[in-house]
Amino acid sequence: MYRTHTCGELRLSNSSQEATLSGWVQRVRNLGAMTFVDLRDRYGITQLVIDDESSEELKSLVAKLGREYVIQAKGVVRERSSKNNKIPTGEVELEVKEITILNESVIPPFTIEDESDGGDEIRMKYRYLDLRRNPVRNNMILRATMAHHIRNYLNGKQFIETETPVLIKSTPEGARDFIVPSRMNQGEFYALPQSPQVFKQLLMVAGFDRYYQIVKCFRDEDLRADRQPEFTQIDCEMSFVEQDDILNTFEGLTRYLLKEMKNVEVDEFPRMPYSEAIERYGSDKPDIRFGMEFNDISETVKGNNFKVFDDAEYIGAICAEGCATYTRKQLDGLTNFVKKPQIGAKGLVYVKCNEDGSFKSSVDKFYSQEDIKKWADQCDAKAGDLILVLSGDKGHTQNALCELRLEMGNQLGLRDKNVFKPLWVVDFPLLEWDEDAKRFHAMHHPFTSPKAEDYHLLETDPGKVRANAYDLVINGVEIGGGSVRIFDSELQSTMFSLLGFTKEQAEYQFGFLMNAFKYGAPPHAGIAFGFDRLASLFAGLDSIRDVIAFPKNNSGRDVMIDSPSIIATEQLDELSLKLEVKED
RNA sequence: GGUGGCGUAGUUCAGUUGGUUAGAAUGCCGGCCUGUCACGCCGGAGGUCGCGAGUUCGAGUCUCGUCGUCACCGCCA
Repeated sequence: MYRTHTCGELRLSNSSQEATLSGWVQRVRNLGAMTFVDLRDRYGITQLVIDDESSEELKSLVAKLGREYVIQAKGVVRERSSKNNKIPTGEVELEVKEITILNESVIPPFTIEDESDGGDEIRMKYRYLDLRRNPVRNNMILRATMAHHIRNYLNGKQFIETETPVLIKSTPEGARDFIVPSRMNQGEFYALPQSPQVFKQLLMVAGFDRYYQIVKCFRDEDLRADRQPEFTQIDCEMSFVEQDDILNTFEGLTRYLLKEMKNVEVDEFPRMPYSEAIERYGSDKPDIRFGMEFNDISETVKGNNFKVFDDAEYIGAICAEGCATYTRKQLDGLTNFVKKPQIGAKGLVYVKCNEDGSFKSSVDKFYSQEDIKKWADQCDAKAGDLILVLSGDKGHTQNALCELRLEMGNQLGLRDKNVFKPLWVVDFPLLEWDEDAKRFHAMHHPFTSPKAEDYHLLETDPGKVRANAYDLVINGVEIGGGSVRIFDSELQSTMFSLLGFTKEQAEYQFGFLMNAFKYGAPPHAGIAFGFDRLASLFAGLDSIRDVIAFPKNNSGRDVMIDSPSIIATEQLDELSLKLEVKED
């Protein structure tokens, strides 16, 4: 028997009991005549003592111990003469009679402690060592606990957890597919699923009624802190439901998770049309932990011979409470922020609302105090506030103002990680114009149903058609999204033609689905949550890498196993593949 | 595909206008130490300054390229 107890288990009540522990050597403190060893496992740390009366054999064994050696220690639990109230086992120690070195360890490249000395790069390379550290392991435990609660909730609502294939068919819409060559079908390829979309709809045709799956999805696109090439979705679909049924069910799940995981209770989630989210926050995933909403002051500010504003399609202002005291340096900082190429504003106009009721702006040459008073009134600005104004074409300016608003939220500490403000963004556009391809593509996916009241626009003004599509947004993070599906093969054909598919292409790509719809498809709708994003949000982290046991880096590489890698010529031959690696 | 940050001891970092022998902390090794728990004290080892070119009397420092890594833009139905 390797152990009778874990390293987090022994207490004063175990005093004078014999115990055997196994674990990793965290640290050895040699005081000369006596030596303390901190023994660590997943559950905690227990102090071992080897004192002067111990056998020479034991003492020489202890002298050999190094960090991360795996050992087994047998002895008797006793009360410490000087206690450590920082750890749960701090009142006792194990008086060691016998030690067995189960495995030696070379010196680890960084310290295995809560506050490690190692940087990201080296910890990723030795991820198995990093995972020994409490903060990292706790993130994995949080993830596992979350999965448990999700299953618990959905199982309780009669959802059937169903696995769907990982080797599927490549489709032209959406992200790039990861491709897998087929040996048995030479010259043909599988694709890894970007999501189990069509399968879950087929499960609805199959009458499963309620399906879910916590499932890996794959997208071959460039990565970010919140994007990995393989990621996990909570994927769901329901039959005989309308949009509200989905929203209510998954608002329930989200609320249940917030309660179980964070002990947070939140109000009913607001439901905001997409167009309103853009007008008020310049984003389809607004962070509503704080206000600072947009004010369209275009009509108020035009006509004063200030060319920048007079020529602008849109002039938007936000009001930063209490920031009238911002220094020249801080304002220059904000100007530089919005002028960064990624944000792309030409400049920034500010108005300081002074305590004495006067205004100081960067455009005083063009506007009187009375003019600016109107801006302030429109922005609900009080004395002491700072109004920030961006102008230009509507889309870019809203986007830049959104970034500025978030930056101000950060600077003012308004984005507290312990506050959770979810909302539903609804009524997304059905289609999005693709300037490069000169055609529409589906904003959500090609199976999303248009709103019935917008059907008449399908032929005349497709860009204006709204969809029965919705996103769950928490704290400015897109947690998930879904839609009410098309379940009529006629309407589905119309959609495909709007998206520029010929009948033949549609048949080749999605014939199986349209065929299935001929056999009595029920009305259905679904949603998918980004499991990694939700976990990182609950863990208070900015990167989903921290809630993935073995993540990939920015370039899609696993630096631990060093993948991807080249393969043997024999393997290529077997697949009838020939490489032609592009130069430059 | 693009923009920017970073790359110096095992690790995390400092390194002045470009100027002698590149430092600190921590880790590691050795010695001392009977109540430590970030033990303490004394001593020691440890460097292709990512790589390659260039400028210069002289480059860790400046320039260009390249590789790695991170963040972002494009991209991600």
